[in-house]
Amino acid sequence: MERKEISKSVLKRLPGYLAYLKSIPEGGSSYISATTLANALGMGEVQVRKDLAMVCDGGRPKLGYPRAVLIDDIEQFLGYDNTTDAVLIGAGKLGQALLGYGGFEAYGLNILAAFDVAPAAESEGGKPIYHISQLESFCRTHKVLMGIITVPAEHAQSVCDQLISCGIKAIWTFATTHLEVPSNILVQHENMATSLAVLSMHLQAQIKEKK
Amino acid sequence: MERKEISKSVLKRLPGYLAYLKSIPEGGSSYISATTLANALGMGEVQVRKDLAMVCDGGRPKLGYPRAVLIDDIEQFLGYDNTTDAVLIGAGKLGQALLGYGGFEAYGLNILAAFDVAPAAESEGGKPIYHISQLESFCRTHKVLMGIITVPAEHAQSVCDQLISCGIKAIWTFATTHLEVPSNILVQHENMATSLAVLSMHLQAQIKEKK
DNA sequence: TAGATTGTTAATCGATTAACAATC
DNA sequence: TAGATTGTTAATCGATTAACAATC
Repeated sequence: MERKEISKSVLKRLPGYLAYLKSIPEGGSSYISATTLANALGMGEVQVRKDLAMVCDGGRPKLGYPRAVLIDDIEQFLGYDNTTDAVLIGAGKLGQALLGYGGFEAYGLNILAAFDVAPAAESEGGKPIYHISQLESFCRTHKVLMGIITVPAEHAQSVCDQLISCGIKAIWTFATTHLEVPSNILVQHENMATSLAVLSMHLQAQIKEKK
Repeated sequence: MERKEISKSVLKRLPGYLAYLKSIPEGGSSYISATTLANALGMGEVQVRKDLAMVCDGGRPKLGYPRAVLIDDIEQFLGYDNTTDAVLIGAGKLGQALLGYGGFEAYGLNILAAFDVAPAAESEGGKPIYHISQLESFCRTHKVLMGIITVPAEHAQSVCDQLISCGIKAIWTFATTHLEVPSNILVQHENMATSLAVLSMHLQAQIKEKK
């Protein structure tokens, strides 16, 4: 499968397909059609077909796509097959929850260790928590490319700068603040505030309707 | 300010403006221009201006928008001024982290209690954890409209159905599975897999470039 | 063969950006 | 007044959807 330029919107839908494909119990047909997928996920079938065309080569008319191959293709496309090492900065509540989560391995993410200014907390789920001063040497020795920021907003930018100076190329941040980075660094903002805004909006509309 | 129909894309940017506006130290000018905001957040100034036009009435040429008023308008628009009560289902690691987080109050979200099939864990941050069997009566007495799902994917749909039958109108889910709901219920999927896909993609591209 | 399904090309839709007029 | 800034109208861009041809 030759690799096409893929848009972010398509990329964001792929994990959904993957999760659904994996959730199908073994034993049924080994093929799945775009129509079936679309109905199950409440999407348009043309969209599903176009998305799949980006990552796998050809389904078969009348049958659909071979499920196992499709799973492999999406996983490979998303890079879930080769693990990415990451460090996490900020061993507060959220940080420790992510550190101990363990479910990220399925997405090819391996959090090696956490760092904090006051690493009082013990290791969480077998993962060590170090003092922030050890960050650079750790990142260099382990050639870490990804950093996860779970510190309070006011420290996020400085942590971000540190990570970049340690050679990190991609940052996943949970801090509710904008981060300024060079153009070759990717920042992915896990924005809970955004989700809450959407929910809050819906509830307001619901309440207003009732009146 | 008369309320216009607002698109989801605009809605999602509002919390960003708000966070930035609040982060500005007191004492400077009490006005802020769309240009300043745009530069600070790395966005286009026209977009900022158009977004702000949706939630507040008129800035002043040459000056910009009065900061305090703008903050109030956005908060009111997003419904951060009147608190939404919520219940959380699934008191695992992530669930407990969210329960104990405490930062959600700023977004008008108040998690009243958590529910679990095995509520062995003690109350987290002063919030009680009950057995799932008490969910319905709790929701009815407290007139809860929002539910947060942090159970494993395989139980998410059944929890979702329960929530809806308890009168919940908006669902915030962290489970990596599609939820089937009636059209008047809003599901907001906090999709970590999506974020990871974007990050993973960027790293793959970086690595390939290096070769 | 007929029909379900894929894949492609064209049309539509929405959101962003550009150009410009209005204002203090 | 001149210039920074707002707000609006038009143009562009990208993504989604619709229509249709190809295939097993």
